[in-house]
Amino acid sequence: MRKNAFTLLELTERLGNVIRAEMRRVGSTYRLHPVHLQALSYLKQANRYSNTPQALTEYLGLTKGTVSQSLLLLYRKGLVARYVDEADKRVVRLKLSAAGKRLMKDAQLAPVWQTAAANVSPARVKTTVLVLLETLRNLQAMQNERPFGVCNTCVHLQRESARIYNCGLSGDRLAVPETRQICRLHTPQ
Amino acid sequence: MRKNAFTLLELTERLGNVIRAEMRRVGSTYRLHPVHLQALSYLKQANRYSNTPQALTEYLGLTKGTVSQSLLLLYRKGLVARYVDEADKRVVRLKLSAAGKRLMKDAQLAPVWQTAAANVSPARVKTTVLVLLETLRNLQAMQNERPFGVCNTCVHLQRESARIYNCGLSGDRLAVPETRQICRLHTPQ
DNA sequence: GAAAATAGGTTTCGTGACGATACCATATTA
DNA sequence: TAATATGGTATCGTCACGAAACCTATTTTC
Repeated sequence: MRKNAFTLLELTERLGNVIRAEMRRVGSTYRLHPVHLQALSYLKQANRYSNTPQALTEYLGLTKGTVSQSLLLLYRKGLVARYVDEADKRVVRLKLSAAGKRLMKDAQLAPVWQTAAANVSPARVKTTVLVLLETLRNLQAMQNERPFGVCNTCVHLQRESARIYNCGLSGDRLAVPETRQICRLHTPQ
Repeated sequence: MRKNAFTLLELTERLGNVIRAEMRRVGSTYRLHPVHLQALSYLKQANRYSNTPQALTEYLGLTKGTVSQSLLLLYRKGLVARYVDEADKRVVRLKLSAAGKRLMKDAQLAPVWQTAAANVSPARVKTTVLVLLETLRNLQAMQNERPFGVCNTCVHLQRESARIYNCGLSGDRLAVPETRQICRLHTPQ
């Protein structure tokens, strides 16, 4: 298995490079770096417990000072809105602005990727997704990183009724669309 | 398939981030950035047609000026040796120095990765590798990038006898170890 | 309930990646 | 022999990135 595991690492590295190169290409139109696109993409999906500089810092695996700078840039470009949390005034809440949302619609990477994977059978794609997911979760656990997933697949999500969900951790009620967002407190089932 | 293809992209992105974070951690010991480790890793494997700044530039998907600077840094740190090609004096040939080879042995990422993928069945890993490889090849073809593979899997490799191989493209004879190296002229079978 | 500790963010500083452009030397073509 | 192409380097401006200092709001401690 040594051989295969090594190839898996190399392939992911290689694909990561190709994705970064593509991000650079797409981002250059807006004078944005790959990390900026990743930040915008994250903020687009982050739920109410996860729309802060701190959460983004954990997600990207960088230091808070670095992320603070990148967020400042995105703010100056009018792509991100920021406001102080009422309950805890140390906390900053982040949101995509209208311009930010528009940019995320225009600067999609997904189409290229879909074309590339178009001829692979659904069953094989599914296997691939599961293997990568398991590897990712293991890596994150080994490095004490948060897994970052959607509420849908979280142990803390409780279904009250057809359209009413609860987060068992915070005790908050969640709307249906919220259960599809990314949470930094995610705990896989 | 849209859903799955999207998840595949996200997972690869995410894994790419984790790998980069790990590279940053490993590299910080030597004051090296992820891109430096990637360059060293590439040079360790590159064959005689591919051990040049130009090839590395294509491999990393960056501009030649940028790569030239990174190579200068690696040279100054004594990790890379460089000499002018005799046949074509414009060309620079690159090689890991003894210190460079030593560093690559110490700064392995593979062990962590192997642990993470340890519990996945060989068959599933194989499927994953094949799917990722196909996706990578398609992406590269779509963006007119070179595939960069080992001679073993190249259409140009001809087997003369048990231990004698030929590259049909250059006409050169290849030693057995060379057939396991990475080539920028690689054409998948 | 004041002092100490902690936590979320920002600021500042130094290094160097990165793209763009200009530039240089060697090869190739006209 | 001149024009052009090719592999690499040098230079410049922007800004990612980590480290460390700093600020403010909250929590803990005694």
